[in-house]
Amino acid sequence: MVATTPSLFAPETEVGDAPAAARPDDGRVGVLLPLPFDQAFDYASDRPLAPGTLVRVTFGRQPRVGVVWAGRRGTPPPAAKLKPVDAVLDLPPLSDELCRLVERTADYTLSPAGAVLRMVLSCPAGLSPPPTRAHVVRAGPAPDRLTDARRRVLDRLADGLPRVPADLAREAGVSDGVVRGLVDAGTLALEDLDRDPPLARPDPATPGPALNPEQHDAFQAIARRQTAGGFEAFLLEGVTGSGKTEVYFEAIARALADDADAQVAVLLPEIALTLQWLDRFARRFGCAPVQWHSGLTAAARRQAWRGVAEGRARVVVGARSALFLPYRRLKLIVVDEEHDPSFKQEDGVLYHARDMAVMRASLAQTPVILASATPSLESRVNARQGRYTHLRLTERHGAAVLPAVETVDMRTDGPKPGRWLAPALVAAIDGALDRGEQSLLFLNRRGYAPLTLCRQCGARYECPNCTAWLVEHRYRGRLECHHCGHSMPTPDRCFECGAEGELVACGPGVERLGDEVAERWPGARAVVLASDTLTGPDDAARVVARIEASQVDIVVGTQLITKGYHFPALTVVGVVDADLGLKGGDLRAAERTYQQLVQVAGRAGRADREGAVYLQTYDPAHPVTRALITGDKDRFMDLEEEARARAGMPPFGRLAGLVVEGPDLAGVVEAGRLLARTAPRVEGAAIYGPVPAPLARLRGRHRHRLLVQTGRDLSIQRLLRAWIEPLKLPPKVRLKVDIDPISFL
DNA sequence: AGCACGCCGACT
DNA sequence: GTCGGCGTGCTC
Repeated sequence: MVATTPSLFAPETEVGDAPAAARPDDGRVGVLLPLPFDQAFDYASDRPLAPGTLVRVTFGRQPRVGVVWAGRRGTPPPAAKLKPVDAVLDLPPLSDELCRLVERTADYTLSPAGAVLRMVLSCPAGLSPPPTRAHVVRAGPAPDRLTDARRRVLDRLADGLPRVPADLAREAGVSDGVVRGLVDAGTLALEDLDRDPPLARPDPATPGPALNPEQHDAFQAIARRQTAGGFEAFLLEGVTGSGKTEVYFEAIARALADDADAQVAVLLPEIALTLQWLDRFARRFGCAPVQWHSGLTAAARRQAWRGVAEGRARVVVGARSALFLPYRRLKLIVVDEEHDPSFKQEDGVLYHARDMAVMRASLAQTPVILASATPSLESRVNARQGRYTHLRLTERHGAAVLPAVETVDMRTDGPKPGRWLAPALVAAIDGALDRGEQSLLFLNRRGYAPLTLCRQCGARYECPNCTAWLVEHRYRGRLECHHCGHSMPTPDRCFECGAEGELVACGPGVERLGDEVAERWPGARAVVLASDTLTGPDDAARVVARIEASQVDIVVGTQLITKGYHFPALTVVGVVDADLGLKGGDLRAAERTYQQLVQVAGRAGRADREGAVYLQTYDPAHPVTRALITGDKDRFMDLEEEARARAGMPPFGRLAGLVVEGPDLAGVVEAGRLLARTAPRVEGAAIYGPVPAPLARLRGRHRHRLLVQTGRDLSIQRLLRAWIEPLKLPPKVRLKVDIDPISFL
């Protein structure tokens, strides 16, 4: 057990006990609550409380934690209605920068400020003082009867670190009776101290790897801003293996070295936060960073949140929600894989963590680094227009060269029906097996088959709650909906006509590819990697370790394998369905597919061996495929950019998606008509729809969509607020507004 | 978000 | 006669 410091802040105080203080604002304070209200509520306080102060109040009959808020006060209620602030929390106030971020995010996303605040106060357990445990400390002179056992106990405690009695007895090699005896004698005492061990402090002093000239220049540009202070956004663009991570690690080290209290936030797409990344961090900084993601245990979550709030957590790495943690002294934000669509939150407050990260950095007056091998079109445009500083890394580390990319025309050179791997790809895998190298097959589709139908009557298995087919998962023997979680055992007779043994699986998923691999290469060691074939992070780490140790010959996986890993012996990559991502048809389909394929291709030939990538496609002439073959990224993105500019699409125009949803179709249709009828007729704004959403039913609710498009010079939020706020929707119909939509389902 | 209040249908 | 459905309104 490690010694813990006493709380840095005064214990929770009853406000009533405080000495009578000046009463600015008539003894009231505004308190914003983590509930879906946009306004602060007034509470009585007999001492002034600074904005950002965390307080306990009673709201309705519920005890709540809220934040003293300067703005968003409605018409003041009569003093008689006020309840008192019950207590002030034992935590430092939220920074002004964070309070402003909450307001800006609320305004930008058209969400209530309280809903955004809820993301900040996302850890109820972290708000209370941490649990304590009795620790033994030295309290008085040595006892008269100093036995050998007693001496050993006192020797252990000579370092002054408090210990839990059982640990102390074990360390001293005595029974706990001896410790108890010393407590009774008054030599030792028991004291309740924090149960949580202190957070490790990353050491910026250990020198990092030598940077090549490009990396050095990129780091210097960031370091100049760190020295000068203030906000600057950097777009750090570098091909896979060019060492972006080392560059931002140097910037992190600089931030920590310059300021003993500095905090750094690193945002990664959830599935890119791997053991490999954490290992790299630990090698550079001598300890693990504080992690923040959905998979944390309650205790780890509480320790992380409180550590951030008290300023003890130095470097936090996490998924998008780590952006809204209550850092006290944020000095640098890093968004790695900045192009990744998973930075967009798709429920609750619909924010884009990359964009809000830039906003937070500008409010906190700190640098922000957006890193990617395939920057988003938005960031490219921001860089070219001078809002971001563009830093480029073009050299690949060591001898590694970018892999050769070939297409396989599935119309002429495809496999036999019922098979999914074309002869050219099979031959390449044969070659890799002969040379003792690894192959990877990428198919972004979980399960065995995406559709099951009856050969006899044509009936298809559809989700009862959603407009979607049930996906067969053969390992589990079930049909599952990937949208709502509905699941049933795979039946052996048709639900429609009762025919037995007539159900056929249509199309491939990764499980089915795994079967084909096992059939073709019975001697090869293969593994299927998808979010549902792994039991958890530990399982993932085990599988990855086996792949790294060349105990696997063929890896079959979903997009899980495209992020955060690199496998040194991998030389052949097969993209089983390169057209898959293009089918959605939304405005980013080509860009997203391109980025994903570049990421997959980047897995090949990382060490000293040259790699080859095979793209199986029915449309070899598609610009995405062509760009991959020629490797001319800039030209492809330039064309995308031109097309978006012509169509007035983001980032050259602004978009908002409106979804009306409800349990019955009639209400939803009516709501859609109401929106269309009341739509503002404004120069420079266009409104499309309503139409049934691609996912016309989701979790049993009907959904219709509208799309609002405006020019860049128009406030789309202002237009939407004026339109929507006065509307009275039919009962049970909800309207969701998505500013800058990424998903169009 | 919760919770109370209130107004209409099927039950001990 | 009451229990209970959820529509409406309020919470400082």
